[in-house]
Amino acid sequence: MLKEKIITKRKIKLHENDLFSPTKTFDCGQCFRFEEKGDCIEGVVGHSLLKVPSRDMTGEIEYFSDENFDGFFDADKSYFEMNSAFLKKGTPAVTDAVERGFGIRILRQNFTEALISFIISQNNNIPRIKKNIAEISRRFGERFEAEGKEYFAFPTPERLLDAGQTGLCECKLGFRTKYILDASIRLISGEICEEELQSLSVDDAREKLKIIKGVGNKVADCTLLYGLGRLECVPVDVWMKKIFEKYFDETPDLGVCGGVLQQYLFYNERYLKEGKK
DNA sequence: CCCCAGGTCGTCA
DNA sequence: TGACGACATGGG
Repeated sequence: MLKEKIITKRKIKLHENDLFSPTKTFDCGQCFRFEEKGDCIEGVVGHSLLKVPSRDMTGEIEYFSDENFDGFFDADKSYFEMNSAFLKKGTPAVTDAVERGFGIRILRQNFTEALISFIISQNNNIPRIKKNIAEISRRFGERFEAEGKEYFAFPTPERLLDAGQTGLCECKLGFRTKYILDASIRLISGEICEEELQSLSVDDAREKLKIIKGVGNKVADCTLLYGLGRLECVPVDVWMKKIFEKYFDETPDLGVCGGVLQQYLFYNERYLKEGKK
């Protein structure tokens, strides 16, 4: 029997002066399951549809869902205060990035979904990453309905392992298939466990995640930052390498909330390149 | 047919 | 340690 899902309008208070920009937040490369639909951005989180009006919001976040997602938006942190700390670093590159990126929030995503998604992201481009993730969800995720349409949760490790080589290869995951299976096995056995990782230092947690085949520093740091809320993690990909070379004399230490600043720098650089809003 | 994409692995000095 | 090609797939 299906439980009726009632989509209701919800609001979360942010710190005074805090800004939330849905367009920036959902298009800055941290998540892959959200799309603009009319005047909202919508996507699946857990087993729910989440809709957010596209307009920027100050002091609060308004969204539509059958579930409470206050934690997802990282609402209790003051990004305004973080930005003040970043601006004290004073370099022009940091100032530009903070001004351009203000409104981005690091989403507190599901751990398994973040891990598998960023395994898929390696040597891949964003449109295709989104396609791959949509396809494994459609084929192996739990189906649910919202507002008369069907949606799919992100698949569990059990379902991914069931899918096997054959099922996953049909999703055009290529060489990443074996990595996803390895991750699934270690998640199911408990060798890799969210609670344990949370109790470890970032360095120990990173090394633990790197036990998984196909997980190196970058995927591990993305998992820690987006899937475990470790804001001090700074994933360094080809973009960040270029940014460091272009704007800094030596590899900078971005500080305790370096992951946020990294996101601003990444967003700003993509903005400059693609000339998008 | 080339190159590249939010990397990582295996191999060889 | 560090350099270097391979890896699946699809778009430009």
